[in-house]
Amino acid sequence: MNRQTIAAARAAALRAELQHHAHRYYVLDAPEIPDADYDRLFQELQAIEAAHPELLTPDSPTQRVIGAVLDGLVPVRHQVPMLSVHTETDTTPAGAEKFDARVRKALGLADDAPPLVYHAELKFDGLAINLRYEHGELVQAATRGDGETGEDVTHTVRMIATLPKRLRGVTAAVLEVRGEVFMRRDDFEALNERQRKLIEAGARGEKTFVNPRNAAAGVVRQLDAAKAAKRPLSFFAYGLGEVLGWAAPATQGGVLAALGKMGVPVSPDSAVALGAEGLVRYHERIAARRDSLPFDIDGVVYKVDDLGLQAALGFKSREPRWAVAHKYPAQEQTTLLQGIDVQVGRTGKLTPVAKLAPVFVGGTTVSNATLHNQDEIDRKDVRIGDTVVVRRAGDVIPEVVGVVAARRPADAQRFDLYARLGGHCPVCGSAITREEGEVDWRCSGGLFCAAQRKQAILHFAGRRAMDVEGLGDKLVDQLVDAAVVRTLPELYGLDVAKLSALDRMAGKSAQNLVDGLAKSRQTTFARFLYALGIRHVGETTAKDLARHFGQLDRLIDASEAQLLEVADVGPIVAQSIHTFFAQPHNLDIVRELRACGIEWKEDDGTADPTPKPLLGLTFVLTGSLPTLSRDDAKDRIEAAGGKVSGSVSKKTHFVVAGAEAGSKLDKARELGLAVLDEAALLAMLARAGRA
DNA sequence: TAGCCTCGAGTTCT
DNA sequence: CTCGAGGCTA
Repeated sequence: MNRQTIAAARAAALRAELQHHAHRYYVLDAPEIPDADYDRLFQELQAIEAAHPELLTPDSPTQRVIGAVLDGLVPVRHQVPMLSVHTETDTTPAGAEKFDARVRKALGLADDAPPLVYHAELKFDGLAINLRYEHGELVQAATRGDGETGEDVTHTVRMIATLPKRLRGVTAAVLEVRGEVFMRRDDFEALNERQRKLIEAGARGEKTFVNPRNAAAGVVRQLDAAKAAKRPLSFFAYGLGEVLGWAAPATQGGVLAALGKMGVPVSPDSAVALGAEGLVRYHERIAARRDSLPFDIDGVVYKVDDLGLQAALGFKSREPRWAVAHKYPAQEQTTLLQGIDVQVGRTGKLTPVAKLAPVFVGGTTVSNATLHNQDEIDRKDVRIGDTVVVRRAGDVIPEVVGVVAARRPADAQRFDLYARLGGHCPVCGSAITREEGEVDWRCSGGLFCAAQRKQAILHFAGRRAMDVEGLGDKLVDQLVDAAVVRTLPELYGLDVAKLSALDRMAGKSAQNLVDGLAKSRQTTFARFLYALGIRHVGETTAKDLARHFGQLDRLIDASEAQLLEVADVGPIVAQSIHTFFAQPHNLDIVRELRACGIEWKEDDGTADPTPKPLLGLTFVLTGSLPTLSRDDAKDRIEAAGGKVSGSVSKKTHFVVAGAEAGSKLDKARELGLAVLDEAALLAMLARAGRA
């Protein structure tokens, strides 16, 4: 077969596959593959057609604006066609520079001409809608369809609460507003939750949605307006269609501002950008905030701001020369699940971890993803050999979203954690157990288990615990595997001679560790308590206990009833602490550690109480502060008597926000809380210090 | 007793 | 960051 025949065969296969997926996606709202995969197939076909123009067919998916008209909805012919914007798939800043260069060249601008003014907007992941207002009255809403003809969806779009049925102060004969209907992520989650309950209750014909966009498309095309009313959609305008009897402003920014004044929802995240540099900055700024936005976007859109220049630039085939969509890297990808490993945590918890064929998603290569527990595996019906969808969204940690059912091989293996392990811990061979009503299996080996011992040592040495510098996970692996360290006190028996017997432990790093251990001996009661790793005793509880009892021996001797007197300590935590100190080997470890020279200032009740000016105030930190580290800020607030909490609630008094603050800042604004920057926090601490 | 709030624990990659 | 669960409060 020659190259030409191979290309022809591949192009035909791609067309068939793309048509199938387009039908699933646009008509049935039930895609089988993630968008990124579709895009990849689409681009491959485009590339073949570019290299072999003779293979181009008029019915190729690359030649059409896709969007079939559904039965049951009435077709609407657009007075002004709804065109799509060219997509720049280069996700780097260079994508913005290329667009700027194209525009400048098309306008015949010299290299030293001043930068162009652009309007930069978010590219919402929803569906485009045309709203027709006549004499200020909403008379019709239509989907884009193929760009020439869409579907009449007035009945569902009218249900969008934020959308005005009547424009404020407008009498124009015709004013068509174009924008994107989408669903917020929280609305989407709530909707799917309700759908799941309906399905569980046995409702027929109900289904959950794959993503917010498909949910939005499903709701807009819903024939039953009453049903649509219960499924909250959002809308932001991005432009105009037919206009009769209204003198539109001269710029894109001006048009959107005018629409906003009429009561049409307009995104607050649009901005004027100056030249390629401004576009790049906008792209980066939005990229940093992408995960914390309350809705999905798949990129940003750049438009030449001046409508006169837009007209001068005109169109190239069916796409405007004056606008481009600049995408971000896909947050979802498919990959092969090659196997499932089981990890043992500090508390003995057995966690199944998916071993994935490495895949580039959301900016990094992912090869592991937690599956949490057996319930999760069963719920998602994940099997070894499956092709799975992997996502990095909302946070940094990859997760397996679900299985691509159509690609399951016949020999895909179900995974049962208990059966796979044969009932024994994979590290130490002890029996594994599961408490009544609990989801997690645990290794019963305790500190006999090397995995738990390693984790216990790492926890002990951690920054927030004893803060032993120079002791990382690789070194702990070696120390435990070589049986050099079996218990926590043995750490303090290490010297340069013992360490130099280990691999890659030349004089310098050995000395570092010995120094680190020496330094860690001087600590605080709370740190020591936290370092012991008692179940249910984290950093905060350790501090509460240290403050309440003052001295270790008083804590050791405390009865469960006395422990319950501590704020935030209930029966479960009290029992856990009491049990810990009732075990002779735990008492031995504590005694030996103290014998190694670990010490702290115990509170004998005579010390002067330091002033606590921030007493009773709760702070939440978000983003990165210019000079203080998170820990520094936390320490200083606590030293002044304040509390630092991890999540924003009505009880929060101040949110301290730094660069790239995330969802916590949004939440703070929502609740109308006081937001401080670092300078304001420092000023407050300084005032407090003098008071 | 329900619902809110917080804490603890586990997690990925550079 | 998110989940689950412990503790507190209306």
